[in-house]
Amino acid sequence: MIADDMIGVLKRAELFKGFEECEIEQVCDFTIPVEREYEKNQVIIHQGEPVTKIGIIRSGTVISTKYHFNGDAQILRIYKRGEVLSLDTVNTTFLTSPASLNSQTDCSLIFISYKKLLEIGRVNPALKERIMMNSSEILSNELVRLMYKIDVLSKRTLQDRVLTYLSIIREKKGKDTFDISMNQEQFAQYLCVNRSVLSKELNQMRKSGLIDYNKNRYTLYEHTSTPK
Amino acid sequence: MIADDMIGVLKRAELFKGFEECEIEQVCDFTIPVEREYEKNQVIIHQGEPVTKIGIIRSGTVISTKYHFNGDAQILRIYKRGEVLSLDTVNTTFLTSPASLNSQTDCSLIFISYKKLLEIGRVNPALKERIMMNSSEILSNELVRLMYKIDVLSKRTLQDRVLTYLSIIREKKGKDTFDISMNQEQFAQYLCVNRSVLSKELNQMRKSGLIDYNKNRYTLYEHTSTPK
DNA sequence: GATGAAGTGTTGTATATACAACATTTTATC
DNA sequence: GATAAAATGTTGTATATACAACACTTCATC
Repeated sequence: MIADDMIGVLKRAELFKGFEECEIEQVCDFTIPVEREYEKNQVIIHQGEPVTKIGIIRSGTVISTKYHFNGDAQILRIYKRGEVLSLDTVNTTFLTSPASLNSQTDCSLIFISYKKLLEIGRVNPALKERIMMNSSEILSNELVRLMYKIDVLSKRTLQDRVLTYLSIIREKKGKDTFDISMNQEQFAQYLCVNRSVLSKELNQMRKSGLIDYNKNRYTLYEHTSTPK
Repeated sequence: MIADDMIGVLKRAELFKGFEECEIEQVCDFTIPVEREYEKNQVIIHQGEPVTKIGIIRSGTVISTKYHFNGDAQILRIYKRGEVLSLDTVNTTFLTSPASLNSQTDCSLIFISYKKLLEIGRVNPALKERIMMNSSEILSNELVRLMYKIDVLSKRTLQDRVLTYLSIIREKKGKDTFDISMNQEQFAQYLCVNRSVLSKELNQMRKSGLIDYNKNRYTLYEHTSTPK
């Protein structure tokens, strides 16, 4: 028994882009997705945990964090509604999550066995093909995202890291003022620097007129990100 | 007219993993791959250049470098025989190469139009499906690779970066002594640090017995990389 | 609106890295 | 095996970051 509303949610998910309702229904009937609710700040998947299901975000946001043996933590990215969790993991040969997934807000997730999902090819090969195409696109975009992150981390000064990151987000949002959905501590983790140093640097950059910010809202003045 | 030898090369390529010779032939007949030779240190694809074909390495090695507007360069990875170039790029919506690809040695590449390759589904849907599956696996492994790189770059001290990198390679190679196929200058670029600082650090690490090295061959003593 | 908790700003010291400039070693080529 | 070119090692100075410790501000909750 699949809730009607689940069909609607999945229809809007990137993995099922271009799917008709009846096709989503077919997928649901075949894979029997499971829904699960999480409160804020709960662990959804532990780093290193074996993963067999993909997760689709129905509501809320999920934060992906990688912990290091020295105790440091590093924020990889923040997933939003409609996005797919663990798609990279289930495609690798290791099948263990390289990072922890935590609920950043209360959230509701839909889990689907990836193995089962692919078996839909037996019933309807065309559906499987389209899922694979969407999947490739998602993975490729994920690759681009990671390359952006590497772009940020490859900068040798903190100011360069901040400017690179902000200009990437500005480009994505299409506005000079935007919300980065991280507080300063998380921002520091994302940039892989000490929090207090980031605080100082941000203030300096504000004083010198490069940026402005208030809580999680930033404004970037001028500065072009992309090379070439 | 497809050279027999090309079939053999493609059969061993990761994108066509599990394909029979006759299936490769079918792919070749349909897509008409083009072969091209490069001398050492030639540009294969410029950063920012639109890309429509994937490349498969028949022989030689290709180095992927990202150039920044400030003049810095960063080595992303080194591709070897049988690996696929630009698979990530052709799957994104931008279709422009995020990095430059240069021949590190004399090399020979086989180019295939990605659009054409996918159209093989019209003729033989099963082939397309298997290509898509292999493609997803390659992209996912690429994601893991980039995460490793982020792991390295997220370290705050150079020694940690070096140890993290070396232990990843050691794990991959399964030996304590291995060739990293980069000289010191390239290694510094990969780690995103100043070359002379790397030289000093490597010497120090050798003196303190953490590592040993000679040219591009490194030995890593002890040290575990993975957390958890 | 008091209270505590979370987030942000500030300071100081120790350490690490960038960068430039040059010395030395290794490698390739004739 | 002489020569130039490439790669690696070394030094010194300026600057940036890490880390700890604490002050201040904002926010949520009662």
